[in-house]
Amino acid sequence: MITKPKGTYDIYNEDAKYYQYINNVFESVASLYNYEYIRTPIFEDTSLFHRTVGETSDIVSKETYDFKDRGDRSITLRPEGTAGVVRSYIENKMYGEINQPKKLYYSGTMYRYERPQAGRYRELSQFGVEVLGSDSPLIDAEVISLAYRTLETILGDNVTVMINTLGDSESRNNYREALVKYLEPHLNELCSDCQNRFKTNPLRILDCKVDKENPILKNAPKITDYLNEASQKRFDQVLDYLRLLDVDYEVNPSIVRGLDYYNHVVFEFSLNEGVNATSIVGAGGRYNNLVESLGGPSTPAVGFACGIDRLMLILKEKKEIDINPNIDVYIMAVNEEERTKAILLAQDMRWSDIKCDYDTLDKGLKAQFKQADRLNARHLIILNSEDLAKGLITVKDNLTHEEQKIDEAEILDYIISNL
RNA sequence: GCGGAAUUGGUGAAGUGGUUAACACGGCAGAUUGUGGCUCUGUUAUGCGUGGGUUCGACUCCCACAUUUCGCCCCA
Repeated sequence: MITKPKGTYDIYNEDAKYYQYINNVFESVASLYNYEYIRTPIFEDTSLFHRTVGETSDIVSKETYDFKDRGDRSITLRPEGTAGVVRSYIENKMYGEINQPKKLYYSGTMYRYERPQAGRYRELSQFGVEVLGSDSPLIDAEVISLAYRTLETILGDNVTVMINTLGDSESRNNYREALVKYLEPHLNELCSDCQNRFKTNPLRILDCKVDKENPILKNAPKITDYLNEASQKRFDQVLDYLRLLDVDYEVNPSIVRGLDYYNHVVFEFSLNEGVNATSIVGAGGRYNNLVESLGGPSTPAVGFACGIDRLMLILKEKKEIDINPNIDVYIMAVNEEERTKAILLAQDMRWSDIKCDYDTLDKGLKAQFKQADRLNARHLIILNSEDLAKGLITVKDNLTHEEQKIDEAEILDYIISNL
């Protein structure tokens, strides 16, 4: 038997309902905020991701799906959504369009060559937005509140925005220097992972789980001490707007995110009641330098992405949406004449917005009744050759258990008025 | 990439180196000769993740691999 590739899974039955529910909520919220749908390729030129993410990180060195196509082109399956959207923005010269800023949303699958765990797959689904062309704190607040309201709708009042600022490039670089200088003499007092991080990404040491209680980290210099006035002011403004919009947030200086292209506001969406160790369901931030570094005009931008797979797991535990099957009408027919009538009747009903079904497995009448129960059919239509000859159709209301014969011409009206 | 655990029918699962793999749910058929949801009866894995090995004999022991899962790394 051929089995699914490692780290993938099939979405069907109840999972499909959860998946569609999450996507529907997000799409309708994004639309209300006047964001437009964008779909970019699932695979892109390898260098797109290498340039956005940085050559040295683990992400590029071992966590992407890279391959050569038949034309010997170097291709990478997208590991995240931002790079493709930014590439499209530049390539299609969206910065020249009349409507600015460009407010875009997407939803789709991403690919990461990781060791799978619960809620963490090699093929994963994310939804997210990117806003290009505005540096305003208004947009920062809008993006955060859009995500927050979406998650609130899906998960209930269980989400907090963990937020921090990295300041502008000047602030960030000053802070980084100060942090490195402070940590260097204490290096051997940190865990071995942190000693590696010191070389690759010192800011991430602040986010270490092992050294969380270490006084060395607790006394480390804070980004807030290195923000220049303009950076501090715009961060305060974002927070003001969030309060105004009633978004539940918490400033957390250890939020630094992995990538270099972030500046100013960065944030994560965290569950108040953790389901397991991984309580972060989404993240994002401002990336004012990315468009330019990919060859576009200098363009400020901000965005977020949320992991749908993890949301599905949480929703399933809470069992908040109705996943029981149900149909309006189940049509029963046994002989050839009745079955022919059944498919015609079904077509008429379906195109009158009546959800209906009938047996196609040549089952007996008893089995058809059982099937109708399984499907939670509201009405049963029991076709009968004798009645058909008189132009009558037997309908049984499955709530009242009343059965009656209706004139064939009135059957649609009867069903519609009794749903 | 590193370490731990798991893998028995459609589902939930018991099980022992010895010959026919419990039990339950579900499915199918019948009792009820074309009106179900209750009840009763019958039936439902030539096979115990895959491939090797040990043995007179393995689902049961050993090895490898695959997948799942928990943690580390990483998290765009």
